[in-house]
Amino acid sequence: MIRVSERRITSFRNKIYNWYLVNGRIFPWRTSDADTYRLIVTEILLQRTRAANVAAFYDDFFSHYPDWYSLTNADSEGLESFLRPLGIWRRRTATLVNLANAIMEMDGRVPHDRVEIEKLPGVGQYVANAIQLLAAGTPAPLLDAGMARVLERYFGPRTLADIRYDKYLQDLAWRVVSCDKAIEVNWGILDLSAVLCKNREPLCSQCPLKKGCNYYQGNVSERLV
DNA sequence: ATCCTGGTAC
DNA sequence: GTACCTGGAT
Repeated sequence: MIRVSERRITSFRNKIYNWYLVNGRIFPWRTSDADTYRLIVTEILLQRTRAANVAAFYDDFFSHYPDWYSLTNADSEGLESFLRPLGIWRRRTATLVNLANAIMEMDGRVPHDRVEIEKLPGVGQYVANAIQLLAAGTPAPLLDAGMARVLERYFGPRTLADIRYDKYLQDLAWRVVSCDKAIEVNWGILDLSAVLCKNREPLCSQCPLKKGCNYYQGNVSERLV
């Protein structure tokens, strides 16, 4: 397993944070007035889905389905047709209704305990981390494919195929975001992954992290050979 | 470790 | 037609 020094983590985090302050994307769910309901539902809408597509959809969705109760009462076909433009609409409909039922059975309160949160239907490691970060305000990584790509390019590749079980990547992500600007650092990494550190044709020349980046340095040396 | 699920960008 | 997008369930 690759060892990463604390100095390198701090340098990476600071560059991400400074880049985010200027270049961070604006999304409706990043405003502070979003309640826990919107926060959790938004994370489910974002699964395997581009953020820009969810943004175009956001206001309309929450005006039709403003709270957990409205989802438990929702007409299933109506909800499905509503979610169809986003993709994965059958699965997402079932997940939202099951989750709403589970939370309404708990008097509409989302559990406080991390283990209990992850037992909720449709809530896995990623959404549980999002709740911990955005609802509870405790640092946790939004470690999706995008963050994994940024971390791996900068620090070095993981060994396991599945992000969620790769200890190196998990440890790295937790170390990077464990600071008093955890939300901004998380969003900064996700934004960088979508805007510059794209899967295909990354825009390394514009990247504030290229100086310390394994991927960029590797490409530079290849060109020189 | 593998399956599922669908719109979108390329 | 392929790979990707703020993964969860088994």
